Order: sequence, then structure tokens, then C-alpha cells
Amino acid sequence: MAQAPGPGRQVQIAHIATQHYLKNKTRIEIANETGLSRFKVARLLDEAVSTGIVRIDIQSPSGVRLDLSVQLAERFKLDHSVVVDVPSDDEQVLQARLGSTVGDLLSEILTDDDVLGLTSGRTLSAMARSLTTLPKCGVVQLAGVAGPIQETGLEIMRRVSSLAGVRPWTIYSPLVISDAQAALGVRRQPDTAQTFDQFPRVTVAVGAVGSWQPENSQMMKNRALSEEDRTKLLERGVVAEFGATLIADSGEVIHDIDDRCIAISEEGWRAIPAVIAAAGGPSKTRAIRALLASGLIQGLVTDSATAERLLGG
Amino acid sequence: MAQAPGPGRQVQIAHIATQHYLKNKTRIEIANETGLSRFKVARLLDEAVSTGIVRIDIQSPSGVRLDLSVQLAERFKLDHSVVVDVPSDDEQVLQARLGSTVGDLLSEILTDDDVLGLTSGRTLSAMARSLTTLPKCGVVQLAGVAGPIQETGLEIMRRVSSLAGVRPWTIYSPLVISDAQAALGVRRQPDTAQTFDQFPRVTVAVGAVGSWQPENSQMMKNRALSEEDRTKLLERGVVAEFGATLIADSGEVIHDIDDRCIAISEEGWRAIPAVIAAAGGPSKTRAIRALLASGLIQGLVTDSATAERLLGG
DNA sequence: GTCCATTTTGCTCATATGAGCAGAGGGTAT
DNA sequence: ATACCCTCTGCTCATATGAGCAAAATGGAC
Repeated sequence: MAQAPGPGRQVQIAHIATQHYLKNKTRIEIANETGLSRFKVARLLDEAVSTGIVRIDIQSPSGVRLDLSVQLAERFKLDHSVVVDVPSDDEQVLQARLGSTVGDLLSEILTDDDVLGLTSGRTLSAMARSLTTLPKCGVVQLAGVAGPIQETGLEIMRRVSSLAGVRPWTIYSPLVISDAQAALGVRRQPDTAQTFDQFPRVTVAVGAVGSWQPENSQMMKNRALSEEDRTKLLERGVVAEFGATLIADSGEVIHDIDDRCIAISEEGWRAIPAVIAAAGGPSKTRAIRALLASGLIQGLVTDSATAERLLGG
Repeated sequence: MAQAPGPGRQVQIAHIATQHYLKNKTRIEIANETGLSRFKVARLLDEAVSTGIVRIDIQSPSGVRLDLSVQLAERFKLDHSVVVDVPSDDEQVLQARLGSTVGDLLSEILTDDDVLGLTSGRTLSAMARSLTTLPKCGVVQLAGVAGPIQETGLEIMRRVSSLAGVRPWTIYSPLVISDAQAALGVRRQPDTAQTFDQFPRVTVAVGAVGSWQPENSQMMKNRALSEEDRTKLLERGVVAEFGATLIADSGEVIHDIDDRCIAISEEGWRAIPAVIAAAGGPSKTRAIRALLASGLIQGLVTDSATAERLLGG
């Protein structure tokens, strides 16, 4: 007689469920109080959940979308996943929110023993502005400045290392150089060489994501990249950049201009135990998906609309 | 360091809570998968609930307000309590809904061994109309017909006993008689006397509630009650009637016209193991409260607005 | 670097719980 | 009334869990 329970039974179930789930009584205590066996109480509690009388939800009291965060972490095998609601479509608001969230995450994760690696970008600028405290960890710049405005990237390094109370390892160079020969010259400069020497020591890294298709990337705007360069790379299937690492939809890394870039290499990324990307918005979803497919990252901080797109298909 | 958890810890808590509460993994299984101790997992699960990340609610998937039902039962020490949402203020809609609900409750409770006692009233008419099946229990009319329309009360008895497949014990009499002497005569009639003889056998009773203050009562309209009668009884503090049993706010039963009434007595009610009242609406709330205070009933079927008024103070 | 206070952690052992099963109970057909 | 099938119930025993406590860890003051 698997029919729906009548009102009396429903109230009985609700009473027992209230005692257990809301008042933390054991099944044996409830059995003693109601005259039922503990087996019967257990079955009624199971029924309370299966009929929807008891509903257990993972809520998000603090604005972090915990449900989506857990789903992303499981789907993409991430060690760190934080999804936040961002009520505005404005890209600056989004970057500010993602920046402050990844800053909060770093404050939790980092210890004095860590070495923090950073790329550049507006999301990381927002992160640097929102941070208020860091442990005394190392701070290493992982890539030259992607965009036309050098000062922004250097401001990130200045601010973060100041909070950590350490001297930063910086790169006074653009991200992309006109030719491989000149890039060799840049890498030979003592300051840059010393920073590159720090790359293997990095234990936690945070990077922004550039999108090539659709175009939303500081690197693409870099004048050392000719129109021919861009066309060729798009034809090769580039859809994302992480530092200067170029990635196709499949996750394949495309190495065509590695020798012209002043940034950590693919192998360098893969040697870092905890790599976290901070990015979101409709124009970056494809790029984020490609980055996830590359296996380069162990963490992602994004917004809920992007998370839903990533999870949906 | 009792500060709010950061985003990373919140997601960790949400992950663990998801595994336990939604995927039914034990604390030991989760400990093995995450590398944490089972004690730590237990503490994180406690924190999930205390911070509101996990929320456990008693829902009402079927229209029975289980939360209010449980609260009423606990507050007023009721064995049976069913509260339903009634979206309309119309009294007929309310009575129909309460009638069908108490019918459902009876279908659950009654067995062949029971003897069902019934008063009259529109709520019980609705109950009789909505019932589709009953066990082969006895059916006893507990009170003469309160209102001016005799046929309605008899229709309840006819229909209910037909569903039970038994011959009903009826009372062909009004509820109130002009004087005690005449009432003695009515009780001496063989059919009525035999029905009264069944009263001690009743195991489950359902009654509607009449309100005297504010006035919403079929009994008050009974022409055997003079204006002087009514005035005197109101002065004595009557606010409710149950069958013909008159009750004051305090729950005290007022016996002034017992000898003129053709109905089960207070002692008769108190001898029945399961007495259920079915009533609701703003005009009956005070009466229901008085009835609850009397200790005459072990069950109540009402609407959610009335339940909230009863619970509110 | 040391000391102290507070918080966090892992433990023992008694109690709570669940999975699978055998027996009891209920309903329907004959 | 009896037989049969399905559902429900209470059981055993291995496993899960919690309360209270001692030890370890952490952070701040000096």
C-alpha cells in the first residue's frame, strides 16, 4: 500500500523529524518518547526526507555560491573553487568582486612558507587593492605586463609585496617582444633572470585569463604582436591566454610564440602546486573552459552566471 | 580566532556537508576521502548547520501545514493536530476544506473496532460529503440537531453510516428543548434512549465548534433558547459550544441548561479516548481557544491563520 | 625566544545506528 | 476459512558516533 501518507501520518512524521533534525534527539530517545521502535523511527525519518517533508539544502548565507562552488570543484577536479554572485553585468564591478574574492581566498591559503606568483590584469589589480593583510610569503611576478600600461602591473607587485612585508621579484618588461632574439636579451637582464630563477619556488599562483575568441585580452592588444601574428594564432585555434600561455578549446597549449614571451612557461605552471585563475563574464567563458581543459589550474574564482554556463554544457 | 570563515573554508564545509547530508556518506567515509580526522569532519558538519550553510526545514509538500501542526500539538498537548492552508476567507470554502481534512484523518485513524461519534454542523456536512470510504465501525449521533434545519444533521448520519456499512444510532430531536421536563420525555423515547446508551462505547468523536462571542453558532439560533436564556448564558461567560456543552474562556464548562439539552454530557465527552474538533476562521478562534482550555479534546483540525492566532498568544 | 592563555585536536569507551534477513501481519483470491 | 503474495517489523552484530577530557597547537605579550 504505497499510497501517499494521510494527514495524521504526515504530522507524525513531521513531529519525529522535528525532534531529530531540529532538536537533535537520537532515534532511541524519540522511540522512548513515542512508544515506537527505534527501527520504526529510523524508517519514518528516511520517509521524511524521501517525501520532501524534511528538506536539507546547502545555502549561501555569505554571498559565496556554495552549491555552484562545490559542483565546479567536483566537475573539474579543482582543489579550490569559489563562485560568487555578482549582481551587475558591468565588467569593472565583476573584476572588483572577483579580485576581492580571490584576495580573501589567498588570505586563507597562504602561509609564511609559501611563495606567491602573480600575473597581471585588471582583476589582479582589484585583488591587490582589496587585500589588507598577507603572511610574510615570497612574491614573484610571473609575466611581463600584458597591456599597454606598464605601471598597472608594477602597482600590483608593489602593493602585494608591501602587504607581505617582503621585497618583490619583478619583471620590468612587456609580456611580448618583437622577436625571439630580443626576448633572449630581455631574459638575460640580471633582474629579470633572477625573477625567472624564482619560478620553481612558487607554491601558489594567481592569474587572470585573457579571451581571444571572443576578443577580450590585453595581450592581443600588445603592439609587439602584428596583425599577421594574431591571425595566424587564431587560425591555430587559440581561444585563451593564461600569463602568456596560449590555449585552444581542447586545452592544448600552443607554443608558437613561446620564445618571444617574457613569462612563465607551460612547464613552469605545471610545476606549481596551486594555480588559481580568477575570471568571469560571458566573454571569458570559452577561455575559462579551455583553461580548465588544459589541466593547468587547480583553482578557479568566478561568478555564478559563468559557473552555470561552465556546468551547463 | 572565532572570525567568520573565509570563502575557501566555506566551500570546504559545503563540500563536506553535501557529501554527508545530500549523498549520505558517513563521517568516516568523508574523513578517508578528504584526509581529515572523523572528529574534524564532525565539527565541520556541526559548523555547517550552526552557520546556516546547511539548512534543514520541515516543509509541507501536500498542503498540510506540518510545522504549525506540530507546534499546535506540542503547545496544547494534542494527540492529533492537522493544520491546512485555506487560500480563501469564504466560510464555506473553509468548512469544505476542514471537513475533507478531518475526513482524511478519520480514514487513517478508524478501524473496525472503533465506534465513531458525531455532532452536526456544516463542517461535518462537508466531511460526510467528502468521505469515500470508512471501515466497518459503529456510528453514533452525539447531539440533536443544533440548527433549524433538521435534515442536514440526519444526512450526515445517513451518509457516514452508509460508507461504514452499518446501521446508525441517531437522535431525532433538536439539540435544545424548551424545558427540562420535556427533555426528560425526549430522552425516554426508545430510539433516543438506545442511542444515549451507545455513548460510553464511542472511541473516536468528531465535533464542530460553535462560537457565542462573536456569535457564529447554530445552537444560539435554536428557537427553544429565549433571548433571556441567551443573555443569561452570555453573562455567565459562555463563549463556545461543543455539541451542547457550553464553555467559558477559562475552559470551565457551564452546566446551566444541561437538563434541557439532548446531547452527550461533559462526562460523556471526557470518557471518549479521541475527541477531535474541526473548526477555524477568525470568528471561531476564541471559541477554539476556550475548548482547548477545557481539556475536552485530544485533536484539532483547523486552518493556518487560526493556528497562528492560537499560537501567537 | 619564552611564557601563558586560549583554541583546536584526537582519544576512549559507551551508546547509537544500519544492512540484510527472518518472521509477522495484512490484503486479496479462492 | 485458507492459501498466497506482498509489505512491514524487529532482530543481530559490525560499524558509526558523541561527550568529555588531556594533550597539542596557536597567538600574543614580554
